[in-house]
Amino acid sequence: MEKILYNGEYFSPKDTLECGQIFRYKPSERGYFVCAADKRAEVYTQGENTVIETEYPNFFANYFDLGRDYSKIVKSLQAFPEVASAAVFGKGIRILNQELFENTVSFIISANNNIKRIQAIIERLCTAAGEDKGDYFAFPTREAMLRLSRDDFADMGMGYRADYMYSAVRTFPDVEKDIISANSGEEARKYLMMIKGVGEKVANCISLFALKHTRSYPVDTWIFKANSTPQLNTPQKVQRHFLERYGELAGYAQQYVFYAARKGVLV
DNA sequence: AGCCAGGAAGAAT
DNA sequence: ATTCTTCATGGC
Repeated sequence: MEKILYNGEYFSPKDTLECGQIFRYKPSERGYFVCAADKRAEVYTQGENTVIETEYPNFFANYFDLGRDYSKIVKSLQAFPEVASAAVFGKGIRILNQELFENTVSFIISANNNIKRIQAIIERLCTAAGEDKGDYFAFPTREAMLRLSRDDFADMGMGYRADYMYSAVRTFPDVEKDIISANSGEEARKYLMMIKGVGEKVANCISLFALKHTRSYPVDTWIFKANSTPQLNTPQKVQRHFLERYGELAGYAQQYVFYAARKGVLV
């Protein structure tokens, strides 16, 4: 088991894992266990350092986006009064580099759902179809999920999303190349939304979390409540307005606002 | 009992 | 291109 040490205040395991971008984590004695793809790490705070313990240091260094300077991002967002305090509050967030298929499946489940139940459904999915790694289960491959029926998905608690999932697993390869090779978030979203169960909001999540198009701004109920005004009275108007306003910083801004709103530290 | 949760699909307009 | 309705499930 190897250890990665990351120094400074711009990486908090709590902020990074509890800001809603990832569902496969659980508390450990020292911090958290995080599962991604078929790998696992333990992450915890030790003095001024954040420690990542894992058999896969290269994978998780990239996964936790360690090469990026988040102090610059938080500083740049101070120019926008409406997110300034949220960015400081969530300065320990790092936007994870998630795998495309896993992230797509996870956020199809997330639609019109609550985080606790999303986590439980994904856990049941991994247990049912993921490779048994001893201490945990890998996220299922697409091939493994092809062997599951609509009823299997429904039995995991997916509800009406079971039909979306059954279709999504089958059509995913038809658009995968176009999604990956798209050179803008907007273009990627166009192809993502050809997958059943992926609409505007989920496509924005995937383009941000799995494709690193930071010119994304997912508008869910929390963001809409925080951002809507008499002028910005639909999710689409909110999205357009803040994409234009924040540009390449939009995805980061959205995560700070979402996290602050959910933690109850916004007006 | 009714409303909400990181919304989307399908139909109607 | 917008607006309306319906869709499982569980917590509160």
